[in-house]
Formats: sequence, structure tokens, C-alpha cells
Amino acid sequence: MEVNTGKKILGEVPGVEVGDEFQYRAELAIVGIHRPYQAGIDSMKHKGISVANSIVDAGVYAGDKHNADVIIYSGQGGNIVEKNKPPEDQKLKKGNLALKNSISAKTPVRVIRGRKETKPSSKLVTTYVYDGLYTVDRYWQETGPHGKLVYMFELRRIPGQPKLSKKLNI
Amino acid sequence: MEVNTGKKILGEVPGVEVGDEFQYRAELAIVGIHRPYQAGIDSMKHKGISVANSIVDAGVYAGDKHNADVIIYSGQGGNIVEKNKPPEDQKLKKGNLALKNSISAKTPVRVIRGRKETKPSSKLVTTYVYDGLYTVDRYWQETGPHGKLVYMFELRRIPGQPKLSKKLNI
DNA sequence: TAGACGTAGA
DNA sequence: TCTACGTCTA
Repeated sequence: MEVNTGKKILGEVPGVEVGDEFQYRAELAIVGIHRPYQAGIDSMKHKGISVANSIVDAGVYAGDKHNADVIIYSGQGGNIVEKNKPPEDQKLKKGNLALKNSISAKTPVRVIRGRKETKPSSKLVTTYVYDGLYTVDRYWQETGPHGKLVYMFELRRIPGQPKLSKKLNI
Repeated sequence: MEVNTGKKILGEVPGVEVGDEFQYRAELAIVGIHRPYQAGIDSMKHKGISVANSIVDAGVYAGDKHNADVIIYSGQGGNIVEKNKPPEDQKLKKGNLALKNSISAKTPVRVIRGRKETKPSSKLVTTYVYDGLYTVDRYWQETGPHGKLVYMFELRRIPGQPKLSKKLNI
């Protein structure tokens, strides 16, 4: 068990196919399809600008939508998850900036879907499934439930990839 | 990569020998020598009472001491690590209670030592080394740097086990 | 140094 | 629900 410490990759990762399943975020990091241990958005430099190379869509934020081919994904920041700090407007930096830059750069983004399952032991676990490459089509801001601004990104699955709908039952 | 979900074990774990090294807390959980992902003390029921079966001594708390055969180990709780909440007196529950109970039960406690190393990449990582079985000899309370009560436990290495001093350079 | 769609167990 | 000697990147 050794974390992949090599170069980040844009697009397909050798050895990983659509539909491959993983049990832990750490595995995504080891295989190299999504490096951050907790953050939902990974980014890298491409031709001098920061673009997103992968996201994890665990479906935990209100406002997110997931069809077969289109994903509406919330940006990061604003301490939506944090308990102690008051919520803030999200800023166009880090992962959010990278996703925005991916629109004009037209670079592909790997999407990993989190699927919540209840084990026989009645414990709730999340399984991660590689869903293939998407482009980021547009973004906008919304006011979240807490009254603060949230970035929203619309991603569309690049045609011609193997279907995943059977496995995800969406 | 699958987390060990079987019965917790008191004493030696089959297949794990003194001096075995691990890179992540998750590995300790998989192998089964220390199940909690973050907590330093693991406990289990033994003859009706809760005793400690393993601790991780990463040497992060003030007041901890580590000789070749004796370890002074701080209890858990009181939000010593937590940033936002004010510190509190530690309570004799969970891991602290289990370590206390281990004294009269005379049950062995697996000790895993954390060793901080600086990688070639100049990153600081912690490696975990299995140090063998200890007994808990006594415990007391101290006033910590923050003015709150902290439980302290004295553990002593059970004689007759392979030496580890060369590997740990202590 | 702090943030991040983490994990398991009590 | 919350705690816990986590682990990585920026």
C-alpha cells in the first residue's frame, strides 16, 4: 500500500476502466485517479493554468443533481461541512477555479461516483465507481440553504464511453 | 484492501512479529493489531470488563516518556487536539477506563510506536512499528499544560520478547 | 498551517 | 451523533 506520488494525469488513467469499483478514498489516491484524501476536486497545471482533472461526486450536497450524462456539482469551500465556523460565500479559487478553467480549456475531468450501500452488518459504507470522462460546460452561482453563495458546475459525459447505468441504477 | 472486521484479539496477533513496520494507520486496522483509525487506544471486552488491547504511541503529547522498556502514555479526551473547543479534564471512560482496567486484569497490551521520518522529498511521515506486548503497571492524574487533568499510564514491556532497540534507535 | 464530499467505533 | 496520537495538498 503506497500512495501514488508521481505526476498527476489529465484524462484516462492507464489500467483504470469505466465501472471499476473502489472501497476507500485512499484507493483512489493509490491508483491515481483522484489524489486528495477528502477534497472532492483535484486540480493540476495544464498549459500554465489550473484545471480540474478529477472530482468525487458522493452526492452529499443539496442542489447536486445526477442524471446518466449530466452532473450538477457544488463547489468547495464556505465551510458547508464544518460545524463550528459560520458559513461563507464560496470563493473562485482552488478546485472551484480549476473547474471554471476547465470550461474554456475543454479538458476532460474524471468523475468518480460515490454510492452509499448498507452492508449486512447494517453499517452504511460508500463505494466509489469510476464513471469516465466529462467536460465542464458551464457554471453559475446560487444562494445555498444557509444564505451564502455557492458555485455550481454542470458536467456532461463525453459520448462514446461504456455505459454505467446498470451498475449505478440511476 | 479490506478492513479487518473480525473479532478483536487480546495479546499476540497471528502473522505479526515484533519489528514489523507499517506505513499507515489503515494498515494497522487491516492487519488487526490496532483497529481505530485515529484513536490511540483500542479496547475490548474481556471477562465482562473493558480492557485495552492495543495503543499507538506516536509521541505527540507532552509528558509522554519512552524508554526501552517503560512507556508513560497520556490518556485520551479533553480535546487536547481539538482546536476550537476549550480543554477539559479527561474522564475515566473509553480508552482511559480500559487502560485502568488492564492493570488489575493483568492483560497484555500491544504497543505500536510511531516513528517520524523525513523522506527524500523532505516530507514528514510517520512509520508505525510493532513493539510487542506490555502490561499496564499503574496510572495517575496530572495537570496538563492547559491546567486540566490528564490521565497518565505506565506501561512496562513483558520480558522475553525480541529486542527492538536497534530498529528504533532509542 | 489549515482545509478537505474521510472512516471506524462507541 | 461525535470523537479520535489521520493524511494529503496548497
